[in-house]
Amino acid sequence: MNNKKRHIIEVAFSLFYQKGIHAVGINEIIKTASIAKKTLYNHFVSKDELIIATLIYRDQLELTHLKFKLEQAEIGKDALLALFELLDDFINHRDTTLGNFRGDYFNNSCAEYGQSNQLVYATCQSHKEAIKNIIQTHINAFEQNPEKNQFLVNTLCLLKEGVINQALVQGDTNSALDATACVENLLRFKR
Amino acid sequence: MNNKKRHIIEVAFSLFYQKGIHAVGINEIIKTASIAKKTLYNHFVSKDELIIATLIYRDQLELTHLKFKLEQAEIGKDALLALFELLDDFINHRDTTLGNFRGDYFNNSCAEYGQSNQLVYATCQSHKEAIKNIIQTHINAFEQNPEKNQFLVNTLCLLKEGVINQALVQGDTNSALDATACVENLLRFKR
DNA sequence: TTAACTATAGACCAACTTGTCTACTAAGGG
DNA sequence: CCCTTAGTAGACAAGTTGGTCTATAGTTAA
Repeated sequence: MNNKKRHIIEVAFSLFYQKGIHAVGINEIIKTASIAKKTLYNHFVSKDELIIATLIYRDQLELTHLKFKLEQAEIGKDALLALFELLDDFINHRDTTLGNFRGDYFNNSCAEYGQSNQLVYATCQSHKEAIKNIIQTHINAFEQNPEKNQFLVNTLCLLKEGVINQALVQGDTNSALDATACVENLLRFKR
Repeated sequence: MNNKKRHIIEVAFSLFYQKGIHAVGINEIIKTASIAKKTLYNHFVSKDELIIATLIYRDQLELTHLKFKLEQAEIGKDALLALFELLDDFINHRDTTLGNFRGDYFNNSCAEYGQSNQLVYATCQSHKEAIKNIIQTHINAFEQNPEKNQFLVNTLCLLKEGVINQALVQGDTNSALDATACVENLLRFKR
C-alpha cells in the first residue's frame, strides 16, 4: 500500500468518523490531507470507493488491535473480560490506537446509509461477524454445551453493541464497566 | 397541532428514518408530501427545525406506544419482558405503529450528526433517558437493593441498545429473543 | 363582497457537491 | 539528459442543496 494512499485513507477516516460521512466533502478531505484533488482521484475512482477503503482500514485496525489485546490474556473468560476492558479504554479515551471515541464507525456508517448502499452495509456486517467469531472462539474454550455456548455468544455480542451505543448517545462513560459486571455474573460458575 | 404540519413531520420522519437525514433533501420531502415548498417553510423556519420536530414526534410516538404495551402487563418483571417482546415485534415488522424497522431513529441521528448538532444530540439523549426511567420504575417494583437495582437498570438498557443495533447491522432477527433469554436469566430468582 | 389567510407551483439564488481537466513541477531511472 | 511517474494548484462543469420570492388560487369569516 502506497504511503500517500494510506495517508488519504487515514485523514478521510478521521473526518468521516468525527463528523459523519455525508457531512464531509472531498474538498475538506484534500485540504486536511494537504493534497491535490487529482492525487485523490488518482488513488480512488470515487468518494464511494474511498468510503469503502476507510471501512476496510478501520476493520483491519480494530481487529489487529483487538487480537493483540486478547493475546495478552488467558484464552476464555479472561480474554472476554479483556474485550470489555478494551471498550472501556476506548470510550474513555485511554486508547490512542483507536482515536477519539465517537461510537462505532461501522454502526455509524450503517445508520447513515442503511440499505441504500449495499457495499457499505456488507462491509460493516462482515466486520461484526469477524468480532463475533473471536468471541465465539473464547467461549468455546470453556463452554461445551451448544445451547449455553450460543446463548453466551449472543449475549456478549448484544452487550458489546449496547456498551458502545450507550456511551455514544447517553454519554455514559461507565457502560463498559456495567457490561463487565453483567459478563462476570454470566460467567460466574464457569471458571 | 395543525394537520398539515403533522403531515409534513410524518413524511419527513419516514424519509429521514429510511434513508438517513443527510440523504433526504427538502425537495424530496415536499414532493413526497405533495405540498409546496412555501408551505413547508411556512411551518418550519429551516430543515434543522424540521429535523428536531421529527425527533420529538418519534419520541412521543414511541413513548406512548411503549407505555400502552407495558400497561397491559404486570408491573415489574412481566413488563420488562414485554419491552423486549415489543422490540421483537418491531424488528420483525409485526408492529404497524412503529413502521418498517431501520434501527433506532435516535441512534441513527446521533451517528449521523454526533457532536456537530447539539440540539439533535440533546433530544436523542432525553428520549433515551425517558425510556431508562420507565425501565427503572419496573425494576423498583421488585428490587429494593440499590446496587442490584442499579445493575439491573444498566444491564437492561445495554441489552435493549444491543438488540436494536444487532438487528440493524447484523440483520439478526432473533436478537430480541436472545436478550429475552438473558433477561429471564438475570431475573430468574426475583419473581 | 371583501379581506385575511393558507395553500400551490415553480422560478430563482447562492453555495456547495462530486468529479474532470489543464498547466505546471519535482524526482528518479535508463 | 530525457522521459515517465506522481505530485500540486485550481479552474471548471453539471448537478444538488437549502432557502426566498412571485404569482395565483381556494377557503373562511366579518
